[in-house]
Amino acid sequence: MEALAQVAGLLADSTRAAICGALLDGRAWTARELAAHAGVAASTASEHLTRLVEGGLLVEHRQGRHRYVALAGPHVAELLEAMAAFAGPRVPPRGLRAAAVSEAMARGRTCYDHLAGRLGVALKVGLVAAGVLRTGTAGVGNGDLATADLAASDLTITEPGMVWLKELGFEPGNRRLTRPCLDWTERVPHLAGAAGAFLCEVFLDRGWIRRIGTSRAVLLTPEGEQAWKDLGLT
Amino acid sequence: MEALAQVAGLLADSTRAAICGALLDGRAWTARELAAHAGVAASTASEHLTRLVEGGLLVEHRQGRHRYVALAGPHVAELLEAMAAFAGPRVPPRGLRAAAVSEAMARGRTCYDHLAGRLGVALKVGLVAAGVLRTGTAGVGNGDLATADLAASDLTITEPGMVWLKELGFEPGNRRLTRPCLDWTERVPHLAGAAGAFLCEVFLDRGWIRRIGTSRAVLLTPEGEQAWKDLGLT
DNA sequence: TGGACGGTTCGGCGCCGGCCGAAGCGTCCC
DNA sequence: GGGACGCTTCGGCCGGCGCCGAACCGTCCA
Repeated sequence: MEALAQVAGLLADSTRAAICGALLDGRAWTARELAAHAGVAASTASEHLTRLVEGGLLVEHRQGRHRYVALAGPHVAELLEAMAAFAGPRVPPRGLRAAAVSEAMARGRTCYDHLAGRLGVALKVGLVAAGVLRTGTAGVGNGDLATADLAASDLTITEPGMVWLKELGFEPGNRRLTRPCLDWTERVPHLAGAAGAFLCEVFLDRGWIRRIGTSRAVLLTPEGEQAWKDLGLT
Repeated sequence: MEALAQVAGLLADSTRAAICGALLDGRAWTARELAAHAGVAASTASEHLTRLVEGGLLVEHRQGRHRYVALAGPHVAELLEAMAAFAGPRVPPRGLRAAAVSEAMARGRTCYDHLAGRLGVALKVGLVAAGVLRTGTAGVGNGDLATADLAASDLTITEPGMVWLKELGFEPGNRRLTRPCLDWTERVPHLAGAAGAFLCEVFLDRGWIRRIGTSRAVLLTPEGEQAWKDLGLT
């Protein structure tokens, strides 16, 4: 448990947590960007980054006078998601600008390497309806749909679904295919794992979604809406 | 991310982490027991317990002059497991007595409400072989069995498997049926979730396993070995 | 009605860790 | 070469937190 306390200690500081939260977009940030984002001096951020890298949460990549850092991998993102989900639903932010940003994030965003927000949830629901995914709460349940939906977090890919994915260019690797990721804003699981990352990549590569500015928020483009229909999603 | 830092802060202290680790056996402990286990004064433990309860990690149950505390639920156990698994494999303990305890734990133990250790892994493997469980890394893979096995962490219950479980008395509820839980000692996923908890209960109720002293370590009884065969496991 | 016992509250101590600014180092670009 | 820039190192400050023992409160038992 000593080791657990150590990694928890890395995340126990609000500045370091803010840094990790920013990196959840899956991209590499420079030390200065993160310092500004967290609202601390560059020297302070530098020390935090060193600790996070030494702790194995982040990897760094030095390029000229820049120090880029990123999450060390999907396992770190999963850990952060698990903790954030546990920390529970947050109160909605106040203020016009904050609300606008929050609304864009709630509509659709990237969550490390896959899609989240209402867009992410819609994608999962569409894939289930199209028979690509199957949610695995096989039990008869007790009729309580609200809680049953929350618990319905076993996602598996059907055989036709795998064919569909491979036609899009998907190649299964060692990484776990599907993983439910509890959505912060929607409180509903959406699709993560190798398949989720692949679909997010496809959507970005083909211009079906576009990042809003440099934030994690994304927007479904008109081409994306068309493709959505072409793929047989609702 | 502020909330994440807060819950991380609860686990960032080695004494509190030790307390949570002890409670991972799924039972309720008194404040005094936990103080002794963590090696701190009763007053110190009392304050820690208050903080953990207020933070939602623990629930308490006052009975006479005793204060029993336990993990607030499976979701807390899952969080702890995720963090412990992330923290990585530990060096083997030194010393005869420590090694003996460690060996018993590695052989078989409870992990909150399900079975872990070699026994837990054997159970999972047996269930897969018997067709009750299916591991879902559906891809053709790349032939790398070692890593493929680690990634093969999608566990689903087959239709015949569900019939088999129901014959044992299993009733599906809202809780997620299966969940892979990365084993600390074996570094291989085993069966958690509602089905894992149910099987652990069955094994304990029917005397197929027995706790060693008051620790989390468990032993397969002769009746258990017989039942193991009767159930068609290997 | 005592005494033993589990738990809690409170003061006080000491340390650890986060923060900053200043100074220094390496890189890039004019 | 010189200046701008990104980053790091180093002191020093300060607050917070974990720890303990002593005193206290309730419960249980003889």
